[in-house]
Amino acid sequence: MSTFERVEPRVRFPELEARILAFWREADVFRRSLELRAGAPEWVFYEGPPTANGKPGIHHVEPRTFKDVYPRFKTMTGHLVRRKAGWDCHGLPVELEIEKEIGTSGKRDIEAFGIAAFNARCRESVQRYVGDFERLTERIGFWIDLSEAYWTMSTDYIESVWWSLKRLHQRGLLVEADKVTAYCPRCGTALSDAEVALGYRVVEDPSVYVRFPIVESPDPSLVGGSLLVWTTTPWTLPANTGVAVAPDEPYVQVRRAHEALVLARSRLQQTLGEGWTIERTLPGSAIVGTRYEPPYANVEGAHRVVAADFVSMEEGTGLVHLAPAFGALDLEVGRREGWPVVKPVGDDGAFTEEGPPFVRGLFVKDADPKIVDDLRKRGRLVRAEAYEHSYPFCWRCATPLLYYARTSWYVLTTRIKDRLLEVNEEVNWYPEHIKHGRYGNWLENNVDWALSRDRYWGTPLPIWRCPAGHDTAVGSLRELGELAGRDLGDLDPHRPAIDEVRIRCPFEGCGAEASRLPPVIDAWYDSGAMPFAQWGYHPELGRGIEEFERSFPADFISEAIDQTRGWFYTLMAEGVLHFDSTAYRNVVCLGHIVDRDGRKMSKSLGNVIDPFDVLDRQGADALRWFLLTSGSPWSSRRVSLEVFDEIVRRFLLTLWNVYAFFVTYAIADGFDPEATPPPPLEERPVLDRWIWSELQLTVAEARERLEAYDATAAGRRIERFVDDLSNWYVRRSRRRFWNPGGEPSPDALAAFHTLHGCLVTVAALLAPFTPFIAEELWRNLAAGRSGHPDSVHLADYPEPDPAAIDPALGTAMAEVRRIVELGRRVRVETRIRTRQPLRAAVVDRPAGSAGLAALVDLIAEELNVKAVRFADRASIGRWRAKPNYRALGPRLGARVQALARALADDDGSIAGRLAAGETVAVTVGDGAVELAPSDVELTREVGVGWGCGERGRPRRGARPRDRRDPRA
RNA sequence: GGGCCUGUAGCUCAGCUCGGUUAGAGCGCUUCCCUGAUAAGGAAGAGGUCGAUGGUUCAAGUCCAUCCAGGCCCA
Repeated sequence: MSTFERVEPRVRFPELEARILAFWREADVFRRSLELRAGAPEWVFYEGPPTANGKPGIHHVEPRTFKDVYPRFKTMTGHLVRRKAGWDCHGLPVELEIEKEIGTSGKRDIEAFGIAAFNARCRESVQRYVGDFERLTERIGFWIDLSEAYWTMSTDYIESVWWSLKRLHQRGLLVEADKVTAYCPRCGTALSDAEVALGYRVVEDPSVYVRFPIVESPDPSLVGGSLLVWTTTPWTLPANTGVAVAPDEPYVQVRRAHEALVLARSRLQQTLGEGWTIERTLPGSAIVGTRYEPPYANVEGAHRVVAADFVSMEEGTGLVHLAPAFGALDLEVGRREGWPVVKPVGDDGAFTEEGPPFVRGLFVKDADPKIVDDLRKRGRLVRAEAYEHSYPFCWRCATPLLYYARTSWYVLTTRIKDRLLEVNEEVNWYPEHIKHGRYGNWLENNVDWALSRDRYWGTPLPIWRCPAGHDTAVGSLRELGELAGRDLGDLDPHRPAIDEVRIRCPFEGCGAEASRLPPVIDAWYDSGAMPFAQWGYHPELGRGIEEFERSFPADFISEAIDQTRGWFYTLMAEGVLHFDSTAYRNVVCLGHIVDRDGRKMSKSLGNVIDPFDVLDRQGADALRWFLLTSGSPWSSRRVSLEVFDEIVRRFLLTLWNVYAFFVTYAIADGFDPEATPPPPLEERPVLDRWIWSELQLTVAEARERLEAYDATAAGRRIERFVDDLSNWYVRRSRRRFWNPGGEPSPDALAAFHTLHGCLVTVAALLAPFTPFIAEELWRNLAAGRSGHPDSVHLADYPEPDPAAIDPALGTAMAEVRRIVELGRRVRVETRIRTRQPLRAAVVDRPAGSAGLAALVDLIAEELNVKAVRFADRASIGRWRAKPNYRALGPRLGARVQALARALADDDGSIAGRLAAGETVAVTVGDGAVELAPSDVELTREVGVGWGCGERGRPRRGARPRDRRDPRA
């Protein structure tokens, strides 16, 4: 009966991981890891809900790995870390997926299909994709409670969101306003700024210069001429109500033949070119008040020139066409001037009856050429050309967006901007520059949050309006039932059921029938509400209060960098709006995973790596280890399937080999860690004390780096330890494990205990990073022994033993390894194989320095020499000195270069005296410099008759070898 | 157009906070060694205008400025 299970030297990690997953399931380890910490201080983690739309890609594994490593670490250091999964269910992406499925295009089609049927499909789609995400989550070993996940489409969640919206409405922070927003005529909805930003493309649009004939002016000499107006959206000309000028810029009236035009002086050359005479120059303010004949007659009382501060002198003519329906600035000016909003375009983006007859029914962009033709025919066109610029398109359906005055609901986040900035100061960002860089800038430029969406699959805006215009915000189904006079407890709060609920307007003395306003809300609001809504938090219903208060704000969140404008913002905004607090204290902000050419992974490029390909081939540990330790987590990282092979070979197999080596010989020698007590550390051989000291340093650094949210540095330190363990400790100790048959000797016992202890500690160190292989090692080496729990994930994270740290030994061993490396090189260079024993190796170091004496056996064994001698310095070669720039630079300034030349010319006499510890005066230029030994770095040149390896700064130590009598 | 990040060997990346004169690692490639961890291990070699230019400095991969390229975010 063996103490340890035999270990297959050939390991298939995906199969191993399947076994571990089964163990975790059967032994219920995740739940027990929480129970173990019941009553411990909580460390709060929030899961940013993935949008359950589309299959998960490898870029979903990255945040999920970081969301796993820190909670696991914190659990192992004695915290209770509850982990509630979540799914983002609503939103346009889900709708578009269904539109594709059922072959609809646009809102009319959806309504014909039926909102009830459409939303049912959306719900099914979400559930289907959540299944894929759950499978991935489990497979990568991301421990999170999937059974208790919050779904943003659940009734409790929606009611919680309603509660928050009702409060905003009561506080006057949720308002309806006419604003110009980017609007997709195909999807039939306004887009958020973030969505708009997704779809900029460089396109060619017409650039037209149009005459606006002047009919009346404060300066009568202008009458008879025309304003020269520039636009790249001819289709907006039918909505023109005014022209803006820069009041302080000089404008000119120019003439050629019978034509007189007015434009900015600085734009003349580029727009009209040669052949025009300047008749007069006047400031923009002198043109203000001028009336003109609009390109298309529409309303009375407008069509004037006004002053504005946004008129550019970089392009155009300095005379800006204003169409309040189609531009934010235009609308602002129009309001100020009292102009009506001319809106000749319908929600579908086509001209209505209010447009000129020849474009009615045409999509606006298709109307451009017709309008240009019409202007030309009517003699209004001065010039038309193609103009290349970037223009936003719908990020989902590629329809050109229109800027469009529409009624929308807004959360007045500009009112809390200062508080957001304050609260941001309390947050630790990793990397730090995001705080005042990308994220801070975003907060500085805060605009009100356009919350409503004229769509179907989303949290319905809970506002009911009666014919008298009274708006009532409703906070729950119970409240809605009371207002409607019937029990609505079982109602699905989604459209269309909710649309059918009519209430009696509760306004004083009104009582008219009120119906819900049609919009749903931005899905980003849903996810930003998760700190409270995940618990169905609802003070009025007495629900989720304790859970929320216990877990707000979060200690830790982590997502990719694109969330600065997404979840990082909505989470914080809602934290401040509802609770006047940040929603999180530490954020790990990750870079993107890109393909081998540095391109973003996207379905359309076909460069997406399916995470299951990696998981089936190299396994979850390899994938996780790559994400955690390779490159910098905050910069984008290139991946290909091959990079994971390297992880397996370089790290996982190295560790596995050590593990398999240990188990093989432990079984062969009958080693049982419990049967024989470990020898006291001070009685173990120096190599054991060295690796044990390194282990303590590794433990200390891993803990420190993980506390600082730097899993990358922690992981790299562990990897270096494993390399030391494999390629130096085991390499040098191998023979100590060979005791076939007999009882292990005391030396073998020390080796077995040391290696066993290292492997058990490494398993615990690695548990948060590579939970599968860590568990495998633990299960075989530690579980059930010495009171260890049956899973590494129920263990405490290792603590360093400061008493075992021996810095001098570490330095000496590093020196020994360098000496050995040099010795091996000498053997190669002199072509004397290592299997050929030699009489001596001579090391050019003072004997006994840095504790080397204790380690000479290692050198001798490794190099296969009978003795290691330390050199009689004078006997070998001569000394050379180089300036120690760090010391001499500040003292000598430019003369340091002359000194360097002097030392280069030295025949060894100066350097020799310095090496002997003397202070030497060296002539440099016109003066002398006193050099102390510490002012130079000394190296050796070695004479003939020696095989020699040399290592330069900062550690001298030329290492010559005697080759005069090679045969021993 | 603006903000932030990135640019170091064929590939993936350290080093840049705090400047020090021969810029490192792993992988890949070539040659060789080892053969009781062997789908391992060791040594050597080739391979770099540290994105470009200018500046500060005795000294710049590192600091400053400008520019170029890529990414993300915002217009």
